[in-house]
Amino acid sequence: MYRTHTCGELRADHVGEEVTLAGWVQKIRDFGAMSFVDLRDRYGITQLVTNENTSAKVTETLQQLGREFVIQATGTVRERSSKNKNIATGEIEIELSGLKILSPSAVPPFTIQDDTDGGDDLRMKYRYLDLRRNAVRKNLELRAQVAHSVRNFLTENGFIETETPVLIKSTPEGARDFVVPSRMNPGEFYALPQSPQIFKQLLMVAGFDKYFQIVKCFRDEDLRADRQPEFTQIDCEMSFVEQEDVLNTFEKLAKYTFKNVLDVDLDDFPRMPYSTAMEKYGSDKPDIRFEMLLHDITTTVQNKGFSIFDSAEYVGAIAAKGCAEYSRKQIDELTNWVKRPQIGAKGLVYVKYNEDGSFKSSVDKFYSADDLKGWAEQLNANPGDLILVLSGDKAHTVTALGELRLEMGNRLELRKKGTFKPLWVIDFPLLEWNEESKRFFAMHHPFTSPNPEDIVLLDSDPGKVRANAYDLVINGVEIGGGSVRIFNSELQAKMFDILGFTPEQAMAQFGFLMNAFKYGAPPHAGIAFGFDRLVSMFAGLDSIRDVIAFPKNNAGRDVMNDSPAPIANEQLDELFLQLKKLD
RNA sequence: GGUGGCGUAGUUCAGUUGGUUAGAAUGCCGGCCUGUCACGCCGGAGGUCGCGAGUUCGAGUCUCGUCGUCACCGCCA
Repeated sequence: MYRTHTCGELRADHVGEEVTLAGWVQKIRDFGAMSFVDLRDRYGITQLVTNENTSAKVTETLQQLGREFVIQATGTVRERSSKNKNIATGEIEIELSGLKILSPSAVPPFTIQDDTDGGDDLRMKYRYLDLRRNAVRKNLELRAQVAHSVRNFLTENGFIETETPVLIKSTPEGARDFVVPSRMNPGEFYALPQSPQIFKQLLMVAGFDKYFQIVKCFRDEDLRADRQPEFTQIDCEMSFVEQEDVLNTFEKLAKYTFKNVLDVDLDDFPRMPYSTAMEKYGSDKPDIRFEMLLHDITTTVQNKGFSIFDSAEYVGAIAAKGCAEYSRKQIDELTNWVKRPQIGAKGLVYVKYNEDGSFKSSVDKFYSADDLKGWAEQLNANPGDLILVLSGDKAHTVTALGELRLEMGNRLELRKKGTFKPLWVIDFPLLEWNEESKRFFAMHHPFTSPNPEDIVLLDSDPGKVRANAYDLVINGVEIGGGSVRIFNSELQAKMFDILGFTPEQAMAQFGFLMNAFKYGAPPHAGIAFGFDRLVSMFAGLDSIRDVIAFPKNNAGRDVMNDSPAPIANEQLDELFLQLKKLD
């Protein structure tokens, strides 16, 4: 045994005990005749002390110590003469009788402390050092807690945790696949799963009834703060259920986990149709921590001689509480913000509803005070509020206004961390028209079942068909999503047809699933949660990198081990691969 | 594929209109110090201003390119 206790364990009632600790040197405070060493492990920090009574052997070893040396320290627990209330072990210290260097350390490139002096790049390069810091380690401990809680709940509720293969077949729909060449099958490739979708459906055919898995998924797409090329899903599927059953089950899971991990009680999750989310929030993942709803004022504002509004398909507005005082500079700033290419609005119209009840707007030339009062009434705006108006084609303007709403929410500090407002977004469209390739794509995936009421529209107006699909959204973040699946091979074949697959292509890609459906497929439905996003939300962080032990950077590189990297020609030969020159 | 921010000592940063020898804090090294816990005091070392080109009498500073990194748009069923 290297240690009798951890560095976070000893208290006043251990005084007098002979103990041995092991850990990293956090800090040495040398006073000549006496010295203090802060010894750290993941449980805490304990102070070691030497004085004139300490053996020469110990003091000589102590002279050699530096930050981050790994040492083993033996001594007697003693009450401190001056206590430190800031740390849990602050009542005691260890008077050293033995000291051994287990492993020396080079001077670390940044300090291992809560307020580190290391920048992001450096900390990523030395991630194993960054992980020694409380802040980062706590995120991973939280991650483990959430995983444990999810496993508990699902196992208690009869779900079977089942692993599915990682080397699978590439499918053309959806994200780009990571591919893996097969040495034993020259010229052929596996793909890494974007999700275990088909396998979990096959498990339903197999009668597994309730399945889950906390599983790595892989998508070869460009990254963001909340996207990694490999990420973790809580993947679930159930048989003999309808949408309502799935929503209820996983609402319980979410409530259980929030209660268990954060001691937060969540209210029942509201349900919101996709169409409402788009019209009222300008987003399919609305942040309902604050109101500031979008209002369609197209008919109100048209035919008053303002050609920009008159020619627009849609004119929408939000009312920002208490912002009528905004200066010219602040309004200009907002105007520039919405005109950035990322938002893409042409301009911004404002109406100040002043405290005295008067109006000042950028369109006073076209609209009377009565007109503007009408707008304010429609938006339920009060004196002191600032009305912001965007116009243009409906699809773009609604989302731009939704972005503006979030920006104003940020400025007014309405998006408080630690407040959690979940909701289910339901009734997604089944299909999405793609202009480029002139065909429909599945909005969720090709196995999503249409809403039975809309099946008649499949031939006449496929774009109008709603899906039995649902997303769990919390604080404007898409945390999970799923659908009721098609379990009838005829309907599945029809879906492939609408998606532009020939029966031969469908058979080649998904034949094993369609075949499986011939042998008694139960009605089934499922859902998958973005585990990294869920944990980062629990931690109050915006980036999922902080809850992943060894994440990749913006370009999908691991800067610690410098991967991806070229491979030797021998390896390429073995795989029958030849590299193409870059242009 | 695109837009923008950042890149100066080991680290975090400052650096004025383009002008003498590029600074601070912290870390590191040496010395002193018996109650510190952000210990204190004295001294020291440490720089390809990311890289390349251009403008200029003169570039850390301006321009272009490039590399790295971050955020976002496209993309991500």
